Amino acid sequence: MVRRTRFNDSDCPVARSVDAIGDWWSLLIVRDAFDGSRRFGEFQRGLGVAKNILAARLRALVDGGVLDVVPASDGSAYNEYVLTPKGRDLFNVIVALRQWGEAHFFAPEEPHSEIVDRRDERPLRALEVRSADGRRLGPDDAVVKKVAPPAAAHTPS
Amino acid sequence: MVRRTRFNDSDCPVARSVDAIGDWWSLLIVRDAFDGSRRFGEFQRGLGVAKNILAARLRALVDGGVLDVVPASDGSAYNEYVLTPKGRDLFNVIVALRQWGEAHFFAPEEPHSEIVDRRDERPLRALEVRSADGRRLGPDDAVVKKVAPPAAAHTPS
DNA sequence: GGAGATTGGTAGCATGTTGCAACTGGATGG
DNA sequence: CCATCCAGTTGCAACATGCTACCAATCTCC
Repeated sequence: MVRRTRFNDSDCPVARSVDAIGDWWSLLIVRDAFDGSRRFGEFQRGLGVAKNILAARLRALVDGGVLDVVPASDGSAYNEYVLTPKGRDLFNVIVALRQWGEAHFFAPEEPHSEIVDRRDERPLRALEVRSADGRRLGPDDAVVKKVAPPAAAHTPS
Repeated sequence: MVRRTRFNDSDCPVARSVDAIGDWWSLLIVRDAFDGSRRFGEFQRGLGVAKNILAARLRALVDGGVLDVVPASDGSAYNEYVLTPKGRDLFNVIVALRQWGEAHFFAPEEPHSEIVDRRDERPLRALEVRSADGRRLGPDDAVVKKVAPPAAAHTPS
């Protein structure tokens, strides 16, 4: 079930990320986890997904190290699913998707959920791609470079 | 084919984004578009995807306003697919996914492609979520708030 | 300007995945 | 202990995916 390399260019980090997340439901599970969901039923109600699908995705996310199963939290004998540090690192991805959606899929007066600073309830600043020395970069200012293993034992010549 | 609201919580921008992109192939198409691919054959070779799948995804991305079909560029009578401004706004999403993949799916000496500043070829700074006044925010510092239409004509009381 | 390669698809078909609904079985509560 | 909820699993039908073959238009080259 852990299908390796669904995509052929698996040396691209984007492809690996995409492969690790699995599918969009999984990403929405992660979104709900950021939003406080922990229990199977919470995810199920929040997403409206079929239970077998949810169970499979949760298992995949646990296998992939994005979620952890912890035994309890409120005294009951059930399990909870919590984000691992790796899963918490998806925060940027979720925020980026959220900001893209907010910018392009909602009329100004349309109701929508919004992510805000917990402290002052103001909306977040838009994410910015920056160079190592802090300049803002747009899509044309960055290129993808192949990085070879720096000093590893590759195939002998 | 333009299935509306695959997910039930379509007032969440993340869900709408996810729905608009369609599937992971589409995101990799966008990635390759950022990387300079423009022609059908380029995408096909770059991704190794079946042609019918690619054709369907390109059509969906064009319908969704992420790509545009422009008649030519090198004199030939074929088409090219270029990112719209909306598509270019996915840059943050791609970079976020790429950085997550780089951070978690590669051994230090493993070869991988890397996104670098075009000017000095140095790797980019990690994306940072910031509040309106510039504080760095982690997953626990942000909450999702429902935003109602500010002064719209809602259902009369 | 015709032969053959290239580009950009479509069509058919096998297989895999999704998702609904029904079922299970342990916890919980009264 | 009986009813109910929680957390899944199982069966099955429908749909989507992806491979291969095919096809038409375009380009290349002589």
